[in-house]
Amino acid sequence: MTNQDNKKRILDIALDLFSKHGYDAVGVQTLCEKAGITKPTLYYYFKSKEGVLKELLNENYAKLNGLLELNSHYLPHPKIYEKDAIVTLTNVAQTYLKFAEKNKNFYKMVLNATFAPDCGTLSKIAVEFNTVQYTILEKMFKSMARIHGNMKGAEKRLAWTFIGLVNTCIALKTQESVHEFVKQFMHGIFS
Amino acid sequence: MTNQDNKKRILDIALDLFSKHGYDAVGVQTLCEKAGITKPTLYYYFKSKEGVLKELLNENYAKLNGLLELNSHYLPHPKIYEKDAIVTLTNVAQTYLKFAEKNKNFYKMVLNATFAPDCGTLSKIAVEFNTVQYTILEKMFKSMARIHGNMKGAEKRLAWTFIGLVNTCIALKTQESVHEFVKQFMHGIFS
DNA sequence: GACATTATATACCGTTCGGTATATAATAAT
DNA sequence: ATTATTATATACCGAACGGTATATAATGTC
Repeated sequence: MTNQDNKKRILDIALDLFSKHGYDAVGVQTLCEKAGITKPTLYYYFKSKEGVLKELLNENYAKLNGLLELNSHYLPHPKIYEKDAIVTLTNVAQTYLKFAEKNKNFYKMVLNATFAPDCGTLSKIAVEFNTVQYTILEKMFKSMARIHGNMKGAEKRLAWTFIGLVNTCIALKTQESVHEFVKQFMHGIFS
Repeated sequence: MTNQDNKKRILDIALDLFSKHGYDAVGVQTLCEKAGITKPTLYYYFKSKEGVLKELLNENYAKLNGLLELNSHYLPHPKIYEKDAIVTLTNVAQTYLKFAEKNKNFYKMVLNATFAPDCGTLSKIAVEFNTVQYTILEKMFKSMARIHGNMKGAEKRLAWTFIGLVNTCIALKTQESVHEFVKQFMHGIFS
């Protein structure tokens, strides 16, 4: 038989509802009705409501963190010192923005999860995925600090403020280009 | 009789539980047990569970936004051009940090609310309060842009990225001083 | 002391919660 | 054709949900 259509639909609807109303606010019953199935069907594919959330996050975070891993490699270019960093940073920022654009509902959940209550279900599952992201970015800034000595020691702050900036950029949905944000990040508010 | 002790206690416990587990994840029953009262007592002081949340947010956001209103006045000082802005910004950043330190649980809710699902209860109540904050900061940057012309047109971006930076600073709880963050905001990552 | 008001508890409401025991279709393998 | 496996539904579980009808203390007012 191998009809995975229903499983796929459950995940799709769950992403939509969880991102709009929050994980706790969505009941299994509602989820099933919107997906056009009954509860036993859901519990056939997932072992619990939390299982649905876990698979949802696993699937999508894998995509995002995979893209980041690919696009965060810093290549030092001593001849254009102070200009090689902005290339990498813009690249990473654009990776985020494109992904967020293509996966709006999921990225809403990412942002939500980042600032969710510590003891909440969402937070507990998402923490490790978000940690991976910070690790990737910190690694990138550590590479940069080897060339740009004035960054040394500030890698953690840079990773955090950079992702903060990117998320602000995503939340704002402004007309301004990513480049304006990255420029501000690199050269300050008088740039 | 006028015993407002229980009302106060309900609000205190609610802040603690909501910030730790999330509004939806906390039942009225649990809330009452932890507060050492029964449900009718809660419903004597508040008309609903949502009413508790509303009063909680009203009370605390009023404090925060009041402090911001007081501490965000930019005084141009042409003689030390490019140095008067950092004073105001550091002042605002420190206002946030002190408040967040003194009201840890509430500020957790602020951060949570900022990125909460649009259709969620928390988001719907908190939006207007957060809008007030952005308005205050935007006004501040507009004052600055009158003196520092290169800021003109970027006020909105500046307000958002600044509050983003402050929240990152709060979330990080780093050893580094606020000043490092504000310096980075002003002069970029090579500063 | 009588009476209204304030503040609290017992016991309960219907509804929804996450989850399941059981039955039955539909397909795949033999 | 028979049997195992996959995929679905009906009907139900006890517990928790948000909220309330009703009774009763405690206090302030006259």
